[in-house]
Amino acid sequence: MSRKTLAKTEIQKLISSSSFALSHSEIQSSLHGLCDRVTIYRVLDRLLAEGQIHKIVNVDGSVKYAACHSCSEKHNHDHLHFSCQKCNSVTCLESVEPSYQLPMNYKVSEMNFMLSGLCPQCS
Amino acid sequence: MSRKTLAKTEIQKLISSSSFALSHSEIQSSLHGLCDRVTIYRVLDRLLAEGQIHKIVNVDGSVKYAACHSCSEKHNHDHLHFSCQKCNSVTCLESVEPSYQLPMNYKVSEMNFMLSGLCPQCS
DNA sequence: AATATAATTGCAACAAAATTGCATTAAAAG
DNA sequence: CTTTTAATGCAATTTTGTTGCAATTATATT
Repeated sequence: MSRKTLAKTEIQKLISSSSFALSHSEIQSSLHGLCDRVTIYRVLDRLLAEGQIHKIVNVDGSVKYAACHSCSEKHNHDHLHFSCQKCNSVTCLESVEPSYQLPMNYKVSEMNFMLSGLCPQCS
Repeated sequence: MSRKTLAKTEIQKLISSSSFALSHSEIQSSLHGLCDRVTIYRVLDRLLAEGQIHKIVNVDGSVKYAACHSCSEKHNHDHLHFSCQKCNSVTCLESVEPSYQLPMNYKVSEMNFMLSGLCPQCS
C-alpha cells in the first residue's frame, strides 16, 4: 500500500492547488529542498498510479503534471491540453474532448491531445 | 540554402522508406556510423524546417520522426498518431483528423494527437 | 577547372531529464 | 513497543539533446 508521507502530501497539494500543469523542476523549486529530486519522481509515479494526477506531454516533449478532477470514477484523459508559447502555461481544457473515428481493431489505453499556440490572455 | 549531403540523403531515405516513425537512436543504429550523433540531430532539424518530415511526441514523451506525405502544399499535421505498446511501432493515421471545439481566443500553431494501446496486428 | 564562400560535419564538452542500486529511515500494522 | 516493508537520500549512471569551434565539403562564381 502507498503510504502517506510529507513529500507526497506536499506534492499533491501543490499540484491540485495550481491552475496550470507543473513540471518536475517547477515542483522541485516550489518545494525548497523539502525532499530529493528522485523522491519527486517517485512520488509523481505513485500519484499517477493511484490516479490522483495525470501526465501531460507537450508538443516539444516536455512533461507536466496536473490534478485529476473528474477522474474519481472513470479515468478519462481524453480532454484537450493547451500550451501557451508566450506565458508557457499548460492548461487542461477538461470540457473539450476531441472526437475521431479510429479504424477497426485498434485498442486505446492512453491518449495525449496537445495544442500549442497563444492562450486567451496572451493573444 | 540547405545542401544535399550524404547524411541528409540517407536519413531522408531511411525515414521515407519506413512504415513506422523512427527515433533518433533508431536512425543512428540504422546508419551504422555513417555520421555523428550530432549530425543526425542537425539533419533532422533541417528536414523539419524544410517540411520533409514531422516530429511526433509519444504519450511517454519519446520523440519520433515520420515522412510528410500530404504536406507538400499545406503543412497539416492535425492527424492522429498511434503507438503500439506491444510492437512499439508508431504510425501516422493520416486519414484520421480529430475534431474539437476550442473556446474563444485561442490561437493554435502546433498540435500533437497521440493515442497509445494495441495496433490491429497485436490485438 | 580552379577558386571563393558559406553550409555542414566531427569532436569534445556540456546540460537537462530521468533511472538505478543500496543503505538508511520511518509509516503503520500487529 | 516491535516488526515489517514502503519510502527516502545519495551517488552514480544513462539517455537525450545542445553548443562552440576547427576542419571539411557542397555549390556558386569567376
